[in-house]
Amino acid sequence: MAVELKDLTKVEDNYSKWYNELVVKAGLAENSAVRGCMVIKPYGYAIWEKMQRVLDDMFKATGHENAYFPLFIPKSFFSREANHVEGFAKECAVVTHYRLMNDPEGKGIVVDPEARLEEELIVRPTSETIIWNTYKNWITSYRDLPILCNQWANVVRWEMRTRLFLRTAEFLWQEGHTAHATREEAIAETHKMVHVYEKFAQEYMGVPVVVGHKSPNERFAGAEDTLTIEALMQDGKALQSGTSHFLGQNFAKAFDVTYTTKEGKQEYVWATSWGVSTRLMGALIMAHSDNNGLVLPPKLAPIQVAMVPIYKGDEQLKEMTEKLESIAAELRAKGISVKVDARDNVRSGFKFAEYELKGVPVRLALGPRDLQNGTIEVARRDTLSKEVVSQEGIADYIAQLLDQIQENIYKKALDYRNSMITEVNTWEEFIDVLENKGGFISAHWDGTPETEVAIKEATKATIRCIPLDAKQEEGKCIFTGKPSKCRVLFARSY
RNA sequence: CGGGAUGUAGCGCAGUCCGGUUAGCGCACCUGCUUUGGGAGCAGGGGGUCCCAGGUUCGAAUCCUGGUAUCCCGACCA
Repeated sequence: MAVELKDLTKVEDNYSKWYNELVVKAGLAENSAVRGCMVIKPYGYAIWEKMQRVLDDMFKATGHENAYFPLFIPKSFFSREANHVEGFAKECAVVTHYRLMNDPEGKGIVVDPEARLEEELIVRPTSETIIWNTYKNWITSYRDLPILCNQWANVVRWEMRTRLFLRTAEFLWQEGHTAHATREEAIAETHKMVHVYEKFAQEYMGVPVVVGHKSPNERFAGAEDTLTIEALMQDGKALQSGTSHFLGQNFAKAFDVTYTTKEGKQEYVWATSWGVSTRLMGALIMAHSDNNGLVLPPKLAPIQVAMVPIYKGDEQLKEMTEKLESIAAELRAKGISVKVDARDNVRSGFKFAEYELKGVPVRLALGPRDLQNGTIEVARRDTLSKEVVSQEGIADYIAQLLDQIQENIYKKALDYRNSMITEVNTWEEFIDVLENKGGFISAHWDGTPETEVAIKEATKATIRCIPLDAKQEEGKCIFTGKPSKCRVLFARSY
């Protein structure tokens, strides 16, 4: 396997090509034979599974339960909420038939024209409609509320242009759908969940994010407010990494979901939905990777420690492997996931390169010299540094090191991200930063959709969010000069 | 859906302009020997509907027509 990654510094203007190559070569995923869809390979899926497990625990800890709803949505459900249809209509896969037959002209298999569905089914691009159609039956009284459900599922959006993990036609995600008695409670839920995402991104993925409101233009189709976590990739482009929507009573009204209050009155239910997807994998990869490959945070790495024996001949291989296995057992006892790589068909240098490509946080190498001295070589993926340490107390040492690496990866990303938030006050500065530096641009905006559209048309930059902790100050819109009360974050994005 | 490009071995490509033995190279794969503290070397070997369908020709990967798929740039979007 001659895995040669192109030099990142030389492909700055084509970061996405580099990214694509990395995803494929590190064995995470590849394009499939089906248009716009991807195959997630075992190594990539193992990372996703870790993410799932952590998120699922966080959802449960905040009172949510998992459920599952149908993949197919009758077209009529879909069209009940006007903004929702408008937002998704252009990217839906539609099932029109339910049977195939042999081609009468002998040209293989064709769709049986007799088997046309009375009503077409939409492959869910998101599940609000089918879920609210179901919730209608679940909710009659204030005693039935709140409903706090989450679904792990796949969804399909027929995007014109796709990109591994970032925008595939089919993707895996979780979508939370909650129903509440009051507006305040629903809004509180929206905020609670965006902070769950924030915590996950920062503490587990090691990816710093800005939490804020979407501008009306960027809002979810059918939402009254959308909260987002926005991450910054190493090429200076932003990535929307998770969203939490306050849906108001839009879906309750569209599906006629009401409940009886304590006082005996009929009221519409208040709704939220929130989701993160396999796009987080893209964020993870683009936030940390370097020219040697992936850099995975220990908390999400499928293999946290890779062990490589250095040896000559079968005799030594056996000796080294035995020693490594005993060290591995100590590490596993501490809950560390370890792989002892005793393959004798590739050389150790090859293994080193391979584990670097795959982003394994710590690599241990043990050779005859170490065996004699009671030492072992410890290599860190994040800093690419190596040191020889005593085998004594190695398990504690590694456990600590993993924590340090987790922290260091986050800190590095945070320092970079912070250095890439630039305040500007004039249109000239805005253009200059956008063209020459990238990243987030903190600027005043007059608050109108028209201005945002005009800026987007002129520069491809959009408002990524109005940060929750946005600086409140009087200023003038960089584009129109009209008064503004706070700064918002602009960026070019994926 | 507009503009551009590309389909040749598992992957990456040359050959196509200017038709001509048995379609070639690198990596990967298989066998053997030697190597082994950072991606091994040598020798031998296996693997191809040259995207598909027509057409031109004594002869097509190469020329013509029509399809189709993928990628890039836009528009769209998480």
